[in-house]
Amino acid sequence: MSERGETAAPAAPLGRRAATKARTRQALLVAARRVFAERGYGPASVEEIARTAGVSVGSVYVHFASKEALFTALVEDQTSADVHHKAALVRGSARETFAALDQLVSDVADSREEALLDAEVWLYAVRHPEFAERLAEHEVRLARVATAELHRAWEDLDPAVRAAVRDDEFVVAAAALYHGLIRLRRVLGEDAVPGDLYSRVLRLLLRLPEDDDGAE
Amino acid sequence: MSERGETAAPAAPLGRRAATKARTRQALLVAARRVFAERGYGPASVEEIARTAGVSVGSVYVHFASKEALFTALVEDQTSADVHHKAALVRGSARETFAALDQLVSDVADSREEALLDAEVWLYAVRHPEFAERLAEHEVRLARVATAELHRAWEDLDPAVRAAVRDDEFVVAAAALYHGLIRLRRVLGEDAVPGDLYSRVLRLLLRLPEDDDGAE
DNA sequence: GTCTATACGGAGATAGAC
DNA sequence: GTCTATCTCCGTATAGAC
Repeated sequence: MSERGETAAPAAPLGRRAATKARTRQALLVAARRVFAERGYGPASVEEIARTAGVSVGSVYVHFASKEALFTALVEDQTSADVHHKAALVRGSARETFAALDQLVSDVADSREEALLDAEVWLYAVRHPEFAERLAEHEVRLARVATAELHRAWEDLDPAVRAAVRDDEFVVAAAALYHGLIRLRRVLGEDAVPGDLYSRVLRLLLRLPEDDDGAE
Repeated sequence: MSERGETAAPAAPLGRRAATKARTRQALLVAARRVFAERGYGPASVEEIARTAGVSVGSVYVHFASKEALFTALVEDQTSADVHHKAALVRGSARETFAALDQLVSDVADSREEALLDAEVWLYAVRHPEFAERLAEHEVRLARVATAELHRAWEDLDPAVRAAVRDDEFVVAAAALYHGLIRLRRVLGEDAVPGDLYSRVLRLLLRLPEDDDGAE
């Protein structure tokens, strides 16, 4: 997570200096997120990131060895936060989970920054195999959480479902649908890709009854 | 399709000059495809495209007004070919269609160039609204073909399916799944995203029987 | 129409003052 | 640690010869 080990140390007595440094680093990560998303990894300039963060170019290179290191550090931050965030979504009841997933699709698709950065990260991964492994690990981690959660209800599902796909395959399909809906919603708009389509398709796939909302 | 109207004229008497020009143009489009996919739109250099096509930088600007014009011309070519190609896939029997779709997912995902360019086009569209409209039109055209094809069997489907999603919504979901599976297959590999997963999930969604392959 | 040479701007990264 | 100034390279696009 940290460029050097020391940054991770919280420490009360270290005080002001370290705090300022940490704040600059954080500001750079936030700015980098904005600029990398908006311009793309290649065209994004370190100068614009520095300007957005309110620091000089020189400062950037004190915190990060290169533009590339800044990008990977940013992704590292994102992914670790992401896994916690998404894991929390599926912990509730089925109804809550589906509602949360619908919300997630809409939120990500409707946020330029999220949607763009997501695609940039994928492209970077495909072009940098060593980085791709880390992204794959992240996807696998997410899939494991989802599979474990799904497994709680797996035995109660319609046998026809279990005959057609394994639980881990279902999770892959659900993840694919998630990414694809976000992609299409950005191009086609919210009318063509309504906010509840994800849950409706998932329910249809799992052969679960519709959610009447009136009940509970 | 053409930079100027004249390029479109086939004409026998025009002969050699026009043919050479057309060949150069075509070579540039092929090279552009390779380079834009591999480097990304921003970092791709006109010099590398020219070198790959075996011509000089100056020649590029005779055929295309700018790097941007080259990119959009390329996409225009791709998309018009794409709609014909995909429309042909769904014209056969259900079994043939599903097999063709599985093949398509595998082919696109396993081709760096296809998968990368696809993502680049999407990113370019999100960053250039006027271009996004054209991409949206393309997606809509594809969706219309698919919806028309689906409609032939729609009335025979399980009522539970028709109650959960409209036909056009199903097409959107199928398209989303298509894009998502390609994306995940490139990161997770063919073991995690098997080549027949697409058809199996589509069949499960439509509540169609599995394909026994032995029958006919 | 194709080439070579070049104008012009902008990028990543570093040096050295404070 | 942060800044300003700069080195150095590479990009798009154009000019002008053939």
